Amino acid sequence: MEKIKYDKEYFNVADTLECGQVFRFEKLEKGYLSFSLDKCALVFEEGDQTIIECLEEDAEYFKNYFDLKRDCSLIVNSATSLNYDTLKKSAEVGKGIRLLKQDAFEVLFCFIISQNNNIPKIKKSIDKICQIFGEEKFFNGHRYHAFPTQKKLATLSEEDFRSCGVGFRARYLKNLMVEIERGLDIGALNGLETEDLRKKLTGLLGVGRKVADCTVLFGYSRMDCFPVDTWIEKVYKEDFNGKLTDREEISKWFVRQFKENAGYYQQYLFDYKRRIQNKNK
DNA sequence: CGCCAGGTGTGGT
DNA sequence: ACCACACATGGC
Repeated sequence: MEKIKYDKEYFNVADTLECGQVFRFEKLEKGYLSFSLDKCALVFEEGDQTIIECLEEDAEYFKNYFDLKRDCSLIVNSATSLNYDTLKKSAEVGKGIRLLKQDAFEVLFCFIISQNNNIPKIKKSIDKICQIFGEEKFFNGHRYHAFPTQKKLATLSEEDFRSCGVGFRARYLKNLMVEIERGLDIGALNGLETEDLRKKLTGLLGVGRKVADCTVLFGYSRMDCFPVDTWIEKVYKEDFNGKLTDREEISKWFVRQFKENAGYYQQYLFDYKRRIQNKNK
């Protein structure tokens, strides 16, 4: 077993996993189980540190997954130096968020499910898909299920997906797996430039600008990217006094303002806006 | 009951 | 190019 330690000021596990970028984790009494593909890590706080506990063979994987090479203080500081009050506040509140470097296929699959849906329900559907179709695994006394392999998912019917509660999105998932069977390699798209990558993804059924941007950001770690959903649209109008209405234009505007830090700022703002809303009820 | 949720496809002007 | 509406499903 390997223990990776990191100062908790810029690595808050609860904020990192619950900010909406990922759906595969389980809260325990003390800490979280964090899942990616077929791997699992136990992440918890001890003193002033956050500790990742995982198999030795997965240590490098999770160091990369949690983006530990990045100095997030630089990003938080540049956010607070800009003259946008809400960005400042959200970066202060969310400075413990780390953008995960997730598997591109897993992100694409999960964010297809996310459209016109809410986070608790997205999580439930994905959990069910893993429970039924993913390999049973054990880590440190905990039982969990891997994300199903692409090979396994390719054998499923639209009805199989629908039975997991994904609704009309079942058709999109099935279509994705058919394309992959035909030779589409999601991982290999990493060679493309951001704009070409986005174009390739939006060519898929059920993948529009928003889902593509989330995949580009969370799955391919392109930071010059700013997904715009209902919450970000609200932030734009209420906190940035924005006048644009087209989501694509709003996204481009934010990227122009925030450049190579856009991805991180988007997550600060998204999480902050959602927290405020949930506190008010 | 209606409205909303990390939107997108489709078919109308 | 823009617009309205449908699309499953559960929580409130």
